[in-house]
Parts: sequence; structure tokens; C-alpha cells
Amino acid sequence: MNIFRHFETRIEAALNALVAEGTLPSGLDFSRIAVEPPRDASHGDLSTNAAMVLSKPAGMNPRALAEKLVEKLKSEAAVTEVTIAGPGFINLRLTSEIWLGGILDVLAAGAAYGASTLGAGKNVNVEYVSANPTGPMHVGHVRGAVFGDALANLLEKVGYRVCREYYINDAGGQIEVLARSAFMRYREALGETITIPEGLYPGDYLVPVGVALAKTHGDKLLKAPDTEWLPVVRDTTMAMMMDLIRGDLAVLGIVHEVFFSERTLHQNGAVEAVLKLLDEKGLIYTGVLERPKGDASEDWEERPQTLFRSTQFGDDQDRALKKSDGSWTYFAPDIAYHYDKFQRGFTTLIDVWGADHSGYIKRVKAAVAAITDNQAEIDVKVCQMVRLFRDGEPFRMSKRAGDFITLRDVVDEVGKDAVRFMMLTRKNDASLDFDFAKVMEQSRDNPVFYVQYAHARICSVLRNAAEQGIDIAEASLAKADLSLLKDEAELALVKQMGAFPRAIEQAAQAHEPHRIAFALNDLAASFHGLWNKGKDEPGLRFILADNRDVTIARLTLIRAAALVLSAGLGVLGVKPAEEMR
RNA sequence: GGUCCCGUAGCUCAGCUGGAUAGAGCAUCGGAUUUCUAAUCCGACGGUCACAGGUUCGAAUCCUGUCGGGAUCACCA
Repeated sequence: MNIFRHFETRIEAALNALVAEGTLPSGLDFSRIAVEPPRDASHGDLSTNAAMVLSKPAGMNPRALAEKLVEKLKSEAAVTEVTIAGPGFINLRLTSEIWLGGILDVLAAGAAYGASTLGAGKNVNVEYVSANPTGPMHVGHVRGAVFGDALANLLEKVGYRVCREYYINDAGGQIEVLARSAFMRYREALGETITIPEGLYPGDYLVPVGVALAKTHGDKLLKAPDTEWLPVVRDTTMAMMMDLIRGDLAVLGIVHEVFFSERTLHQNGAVEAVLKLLDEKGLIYTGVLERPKGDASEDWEERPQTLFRSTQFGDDQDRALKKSDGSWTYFAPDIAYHYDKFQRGFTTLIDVWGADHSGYIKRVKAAVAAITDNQAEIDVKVCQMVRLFRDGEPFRMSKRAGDFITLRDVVDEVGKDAVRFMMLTRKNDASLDFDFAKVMEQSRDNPVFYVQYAHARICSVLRNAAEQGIDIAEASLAKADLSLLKDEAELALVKQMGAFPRAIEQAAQAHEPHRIAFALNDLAASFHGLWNKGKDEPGLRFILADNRDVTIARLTLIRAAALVLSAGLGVLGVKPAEEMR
């Protein structure tokens, strides 16, 4: 049971009762009412702003309204005290039984703890990574990949049906460049000595592609004209690059359900179709864009182009759909792509992009609004840059060919779990510092370690208990007398666990998985604090030789805490550590 | 120049979609260990929430403007 959600409904019931007896007018909007933990725990267990929010529409003084509401809430089960504070906050204090009961919920739910039906099975499409298929993924892709994946997990956790999607940019000019680069490697594989010309991809990840081409085609392609070998080489290369990328993503534990090819949109006429749709709405014209202000470059020239009236949907400028030579811009198939998502039944779209694409948000939102007649909502999450540090020193990747840090480099050095957690310790729209040393550091300062250590510590205590012959089977723990948990720090931990489902829901609604990382850090802090309290007061230790019942109750408590930690880590895609070594 | 993001303690950052006396970690200072792993914990110190207006019962949070930092810009993808 989500205690906050439970009391939300109880408060609404109380308000409805007040409406029924004429104390409050009907037709009030309850949507802004919040039930939350008070900022200061001394105020109580729960706090609601109901009286303040409803005061104006009800035409009542907030405190007077609060008093009426308090009358109703006093009789509520599990409520021990109701007070009015400040401008009209209503603070509730609950029995410790109801909080302690939450421990059983955790045990019953296990790693699924915090799951809810908020999303009601609604389809959500999360598009993330979508890196150009021209080589292995580099470190710059990692944050968006982890963010998108954790967000997808989070939405699934609260009951959405999530489609994880990757848009393959396999139609642009860079694909031909890639194919030509692979062709060089093909010649190399046939025994030629090659030098990769300027402008082609020099990376040696194409060497296996050349070998594969040579194996399949022998020297047949050498004699063929461009028009013949190019499609062959392109398709083979693309397939191998996507395998490479899927492998990279797998290293991070990421698996997409749908890989959507841009090229298919050109081939099946979807781009023309969506342009026709926009044209019928009168949103397309031929015109000339103005020179961007502040652009003093020489090579600017006026060009008549096919333009989309994105300014009608909040964009700053109309946007080109065709280049001056009549071919499509990148934007045109992208509209078709988003329309395709809509046609596949998605009315909630989330795109995860890097900071370098932020200038693209308005036009895509405009396009989605236009083609779906505002029937779909799209949220574009931009992940700001990751700055890399080694031992506190920033370092940049040089642009020189081949000299970039790959996703695999990072994962090989610090491990999948550390990378994933660290990437989620900032909100997406703030830039993030990633220090290789800090991620591996075993200290309070490193949240990756700190949270893992809390979990491992609990596992360690449970192992010790088992060695001492204490039955820690789930079924036995479920029968513990939890009323023996009386210490303030114990109850604080229990309340924090009880608030966890709420944290999950709010993170999901805000599309902000980083909040889970912070909630876990807080939970770990409460546990470490409790553990250490047992040092000062031996009577508070988890395992007491002379009191089996209290021991069982405490082991149940920390077992539940471990489950909550692993539930949260699960959302982040991080495996909880059983021990630290 | 336009657009987007950021600006909160000396440093790195949270701040629950507008709530109560703005919170953590690091650093500094003072404490706790024959350990259920001290790889941890407890306490103290530390703030004009960049600045100026506005909206209202109430603003770090929303709006306008200014300043500072970053990203980005028309036929690349």
C-alpha cells in the first residue's frame, strides 16, 4: 500500500463528505491537492495543502476550512493526531503500526516494490541512443543511453507499456562515406596497401567489414562500377555496424525493442505521404530563409526551399524540408518517423537527445503538433554534456582520427553498474562531471559505492545471522513481531521505505530517473546511520544474542531495506552488490 | 545576434512540479572503532537561492528584463 496515495483518497473522501453536507460547494478541483512528507519530520508523518489549495475556490478562510477537514480526518483509522499549522497545512501523525505494516508489503513485493498501475498500461514510446551507425559508440553517447534506458524502466515500473526504440540514420550522405571507407578496407583485405583518403572514416573497426566483403565477394566488386558495388557494400557495412552498436549497448545492459530505419521511410513513400499531409493543411510553401543573425560567413547564400510553417506552432523560424537541389533534408524523414510512431498507436512520445540537438526541439514539437492535430504529446529530454576527468584533471578527446574514448573503454575500466549509476546522479539538463577515479573510489563521496555498500552490508549482517543459526527465510521473517521496532532511527528508516513508491511515481511523472538515485542515497544514509547507532548503543544492534524476537524483527527490517535498495537499483539498471571487495 | 540549458554554502550538487525555519556530500574543526565489514557514523561551522521587477495567502521554483557560464544555429545527420 502506498500510504501517501491511500491518504490522498481518504482526504478526498472527507472533502466529498463536506461537500455532501453543504459545508463546501460542489465542483471543486482536487487535482492540486498534495499529500507529502512534511519538510520537517517533527511536524508529523503526512502533510496536505488541501485547505490552502481549496480556500479560494471554496470561498473560505484556509484555517477555517482546515478545521472542518480535521474534524473528518480525526476519525480516520491509523491517524493518531491531526494538527493545523502555518497558513493552513494539515499535519497527520500515524500509528507506527501502519508504517511497520509497510515492511510486509516490501517483503511481499520483493524487487517489484514500488511498482504501480499509474500508467494504466498506456503505450509510451521512448526513443534513445539513435547514434549514427558509422562506428562504435563513443563515450558521448553513454549518458543518453543510460538515461533513456532508466527512464524506460521507470515508466514500466509505474505501469506503462514502454517501447524502447532506436532510429537508425541510414539514409544520409555519411552512409555513402561509410561504404566507401569500408570499400578501402575491402581492397586492403584483398592484399592492396591502402591509405585512407581525407574525408573517409579511418577507424580500424571497418577492417573486419573489409575482410567479410572479401570473403563473400572475392575480388568481384573491384571491377564493378560504383553503382553496383556501393549498395552491396553499404548494406553489409550497415548490418555490421548495427551489430557493433547492439553489442556496445548490450555491454551497458541496453536492449531496444525496435530499430527503425530511416531508409525505409524513403523507400515506402512515407516521406512523400507526410509532406502531402502537411501540404493539405496548408503548412508548406516555397520560400527563402533569412540569414541567421550573427552569421557573418561568406558562403551564405539565399536559396529557395520547400519550407514547413513551424512558426505557426511556436518555432522561431520556418524550417526546410528540401534542400535547394530538391532532395530531402534530415527533418523531412524525421517528421515521417514521428508520424509513424503516432500511427503505430503511440500518443505519448519521448525523445532523448544530446545537448547538441537542443536547437532541434521546437521544430520537432511543431511537426508533431501539426501532423497529429495535437493528438500526441511529445517530451524531448536533452542530456547535457558529460565532462571527463581523470584524477581531477579534465581531458578532452582530440578530434584526430580514431582517437576517441569508446563506450567500451569506459565500461571496461569502471564496470557497467558504476557507469550507469554515475550517469544518473545529475538531472539530465545539468552537465555532469565523470571522473574515472571518483567512480571507483570507496568513500561516502561516491554515491555508487555508498549505495552498494549499504546493500552489501545488509547482506553481510544476514549472512552472519544465518551462520549463527538464525532462520532468515522469507517466510520466517514475515512472521516477525514488528512492534518490537521502537527506536526512532528504525522508524525513520521504515517511513523512508514507505515513501519510496511515491518517489518512484513522482520521478516517473517528471521523467526524471535521477531522483531514484538520490532517493537511494538517502535510504543508504539512513541505514548506515542505524548501523552505526548500534555501535554506540549495543542494544540497537541487529543481531542480539539474548533476544531472538527483536533480532528477527530487525533482520526483517533490514531485509526489507535491502529489497527497497535493489528495487530502486533495478530501475536504474544496476545490480545490487552482495559484498564489497 | 537568435534559441535552449545552467547559475542555490568555499567546492560538487539536491530541492518532491508554488508551501512551513532552503537541504546533502566534500573541505575545515571537534568527536565515536577489541566492528553485526570505521570502505561507516555523530556534531559544529557555513546562504542576499546571480541581480532587478512582477504574479499571490505564499516564489529557489511561475512571468519579464539584465548579467555570467555552456551548447547550438541556413542545403550535416
